[in-house]
Amino acid sequence: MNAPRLLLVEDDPALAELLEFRFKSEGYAVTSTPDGDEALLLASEEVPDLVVLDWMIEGTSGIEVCRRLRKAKSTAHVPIVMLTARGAEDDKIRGLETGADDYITKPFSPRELIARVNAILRRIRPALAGETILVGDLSLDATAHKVLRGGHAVQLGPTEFRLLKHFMEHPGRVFSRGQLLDAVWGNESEIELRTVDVHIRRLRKGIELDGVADPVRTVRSAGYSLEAV
Amino acid sequence: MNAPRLLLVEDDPALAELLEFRFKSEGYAVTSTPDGDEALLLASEEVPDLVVLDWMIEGTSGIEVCRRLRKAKSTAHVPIVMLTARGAEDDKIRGLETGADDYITKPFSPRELIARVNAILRRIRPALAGETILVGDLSLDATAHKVLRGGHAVQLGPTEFRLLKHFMEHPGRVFSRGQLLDAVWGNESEIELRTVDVHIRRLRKGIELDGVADPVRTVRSAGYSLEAV
DNA sequence: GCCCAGTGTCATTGATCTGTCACACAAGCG
DNA sequence: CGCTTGTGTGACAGATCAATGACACTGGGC
Repeated sequence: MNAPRLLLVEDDPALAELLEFRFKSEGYAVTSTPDGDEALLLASEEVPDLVVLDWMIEGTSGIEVCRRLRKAKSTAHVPIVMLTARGAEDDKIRGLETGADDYITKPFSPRELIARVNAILRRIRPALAGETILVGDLSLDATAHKVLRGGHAVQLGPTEFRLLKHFMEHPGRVFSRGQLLDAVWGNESEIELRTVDVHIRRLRKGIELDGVADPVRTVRSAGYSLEAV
Repeated sequence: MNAPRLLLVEDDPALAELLEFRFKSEGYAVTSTPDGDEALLLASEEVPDLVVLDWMIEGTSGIEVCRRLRKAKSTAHVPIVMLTARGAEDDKIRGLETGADDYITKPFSPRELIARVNAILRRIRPALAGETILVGDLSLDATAHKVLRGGHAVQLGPTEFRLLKHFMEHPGRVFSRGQLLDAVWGNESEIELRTVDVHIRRLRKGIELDGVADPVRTVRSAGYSLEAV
């Protein structure tokens, strides 16, 4: 999964550097600029997933940048978090009404900013915020009911989907056939143990990829597990 | 256009009444309760569009209510704004990490709260703010009650319109027939599950376009989703 | 009244999924 | 090796599920 792209517009070099470092540690791909006009340019070149924008910056003012981002079609839906030294209520409201998604007043703690940015991205791109399970080159989105192997969508039947989901929720762990029946089929299922084998095979077939090893491991006389490659 | 439904959980009667009045003036349909347990009950009965939740309330604590709302499937995606008297950073972050979408510390101005709530709803359900939702080559204007596919106006019946609107508000997400009945028909509808199929077909027929793939995806044994192409 | 669009239900059809089996194959062990 | 035990695989029939067309019923507009 790609790291979320964050555009940071902050003209205080010390603060910019600090935030850039913290966000990079959080797994964001950060582009930083102190200048409003350059920010607009950068945003139009490669649309970021989220913009952190200081109110008082060089070049075009923060609120103007906000307005223009909203106006341009490609960036109209990019979430914006405004930073400001002012605490005046009117400014907050003006910022939010201009289209900012959140607003935070200096001095603030980087942790709070990061928590807010995470919260917004969780809303906007659920895939970025852990509603997608990642194991090796497999990605499973339970909400959208989609599975990717090495970036390509794969097609699974309902049972194979549940089976893979269960494996991905407990990567590396070995499950006996009985445990799998309980977890995937339901506790009262009176199904032949060997049926599990067949669905394991169907799952393997579904997620196979040329030249890449099969992530489903057979543990003789114990069961199966998904390799946390 | 339905008014956005807001659930207010606040145990200070004076503040609750003030906020209820202000939100109603803004066009919200407000349900208010001072009690955490009752809030959970109300939320499960009729899923609100947004929850405003005080941290310190009677019954179950605010953060616990937040966690339970996130846990329950039907309310997992409802935005939550937390109110609190505490200003401690840890609490803020804990709130945001528990799943709150925004966080505001008392004392706050009602205008700021309203601005924040509006900002969140604008992003979550653009249709509520009278904007146009775009998903793939589909465009839906809730105010004008118009739908375009690839730039051409298409004609939909009332139910198909609501169905499409719901899909476009949550692109890519898979909904079971039961969830669709709740969301599109209303919680108390005693309608045959299979009826959903028929309206899905009518919707597909309405938005079909020569040479372009059908954006409505059938997920066997799970439901339907709109492809977020 | 008559027409019409919209709606919910049903039976039918076609596709997909599922559990089981038989047999081939591999691994461990004396 | 030969035997035992456990696993992979292809085939298949029945079960399950979704798409579809038809139909009856409603309520509004004329």
